[in-house]
Amino acid sequence: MSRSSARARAASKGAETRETILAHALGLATRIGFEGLTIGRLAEDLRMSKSGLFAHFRSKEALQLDILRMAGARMVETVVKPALSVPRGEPRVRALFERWLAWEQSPSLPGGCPFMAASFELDDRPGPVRDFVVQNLRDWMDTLAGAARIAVNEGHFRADLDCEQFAHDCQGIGLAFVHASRLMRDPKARARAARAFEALLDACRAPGYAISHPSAAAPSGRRR
Amino acid sequence: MSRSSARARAASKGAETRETILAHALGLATRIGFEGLTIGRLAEDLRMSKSGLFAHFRSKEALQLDILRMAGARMVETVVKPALSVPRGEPRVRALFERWLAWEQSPSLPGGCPFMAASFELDDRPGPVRDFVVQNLRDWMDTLAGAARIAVNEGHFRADLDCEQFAHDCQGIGLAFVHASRLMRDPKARARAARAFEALLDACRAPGYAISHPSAAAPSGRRR
DNA sequence: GACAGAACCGAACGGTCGTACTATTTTGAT
DNA sequence: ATCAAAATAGTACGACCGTTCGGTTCTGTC
Repeated sequence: MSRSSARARAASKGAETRETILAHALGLATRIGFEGLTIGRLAEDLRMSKSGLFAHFRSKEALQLDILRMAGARMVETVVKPALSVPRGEPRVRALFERWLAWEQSPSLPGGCPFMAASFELDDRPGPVRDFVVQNLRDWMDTLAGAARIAVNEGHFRADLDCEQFAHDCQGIGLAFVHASRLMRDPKARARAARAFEALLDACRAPGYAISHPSAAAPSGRRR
Repeated sequence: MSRSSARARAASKGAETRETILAHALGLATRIGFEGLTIGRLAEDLRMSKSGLFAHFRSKEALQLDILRMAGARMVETVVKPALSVPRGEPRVRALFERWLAWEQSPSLPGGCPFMAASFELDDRPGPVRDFVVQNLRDWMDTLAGAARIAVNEGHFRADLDCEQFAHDCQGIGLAFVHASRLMRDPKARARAARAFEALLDACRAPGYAISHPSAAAPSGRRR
């Protein structure tokens, strides 16, 4: 009885600050990196003591894993799940891509998609953190490939399309977008990503399938 | 006279070990990152004292900049310059891409292209190191765009091609390659990059220009 | 309102970092 | 062989890191 009521009401203080910590840590980690993230800094930001904060996680690695777990859950919630309510086929593929772009630019992620940041930071550092990132990215690529597969079955995409290659190419567009916008600070980054994605779709589309989506900002001829 | 002869012979010990340090530091930095790179570790690897090594550079930031300067020079030497002796137009564009792939996988760069690694590590840390990386990558993109421009003038590529978009898309393919090979350890990473690049070229080629390059490992139909 | 357990704090630990200083050795022109 | 300059070593510093531990404060149940 006592246990259940304690569990029923929202997380009983402890897990509540835990959430607060993780939310702030997520934003911080995307900016200064997962290794660069420091418990002292985190505690200072949240006006807690280092030891008090540390007690919630028993190690820094556990903290990093928890941050990534939260990030993964949020990504599913804000990118994948909403896209599933969009009509099957090309529209859903398009929704996945566009929602990922929005996720990457979300204000709650000042450093962008945590998995993008982590993938280059951890690619040479084995361990459970790296493993988790890999698993999550694999899931994401599988989601993309699966959506493409559906688009094939719906007749939107070519029957001989290599769906995993499609997912790979999407990832490349996403990486190039992060590169252009965050490092190069290119104001055209978003337009570049959109153009690249449209070109990719053009190359994937089945011959008979005409486009009917309402986006198309500039139907005028190609730039330059 | 004394000065000139000292300058004439190969770097007089001091600058010699400096080169040794930088060469090792470059390999190390690509693996463990530019922030993760530590002077103590570097000195230990080279069996020097921390202070003796440190004296060559007056700060860690100067060391990082020197490493990147060396990397930039090497990249020009092994990627850009050789490609300039390849016939203008599509062949040269192709040479640039293929030589970049080889550079990224070079044994002397166990962590891959330093600029790729640095770009995600430093994208949120302002300062001269970041500036240098940005400048170098901008030069690289300009090189790619310039080669594409030439290909347009040679009639290999479409006249209305957006050459900067082409450079952007190339960068995306490169980033996806690093992502797939280093993080995901995908054995098909290289094939994926090659396929993506061929698809990009197909989309850029002028209508009248037929392909005559001798690569084409598998002219059989598309996979899957 | 007493009481157990959870949450939090403060101080300290061993360790590593970049850097500064002062010796000592090594180099290379004379 | 001499000797100034250059290269390297030794030692120490202050700062910060993740982590531990014992004590204090807060929460929630009976």
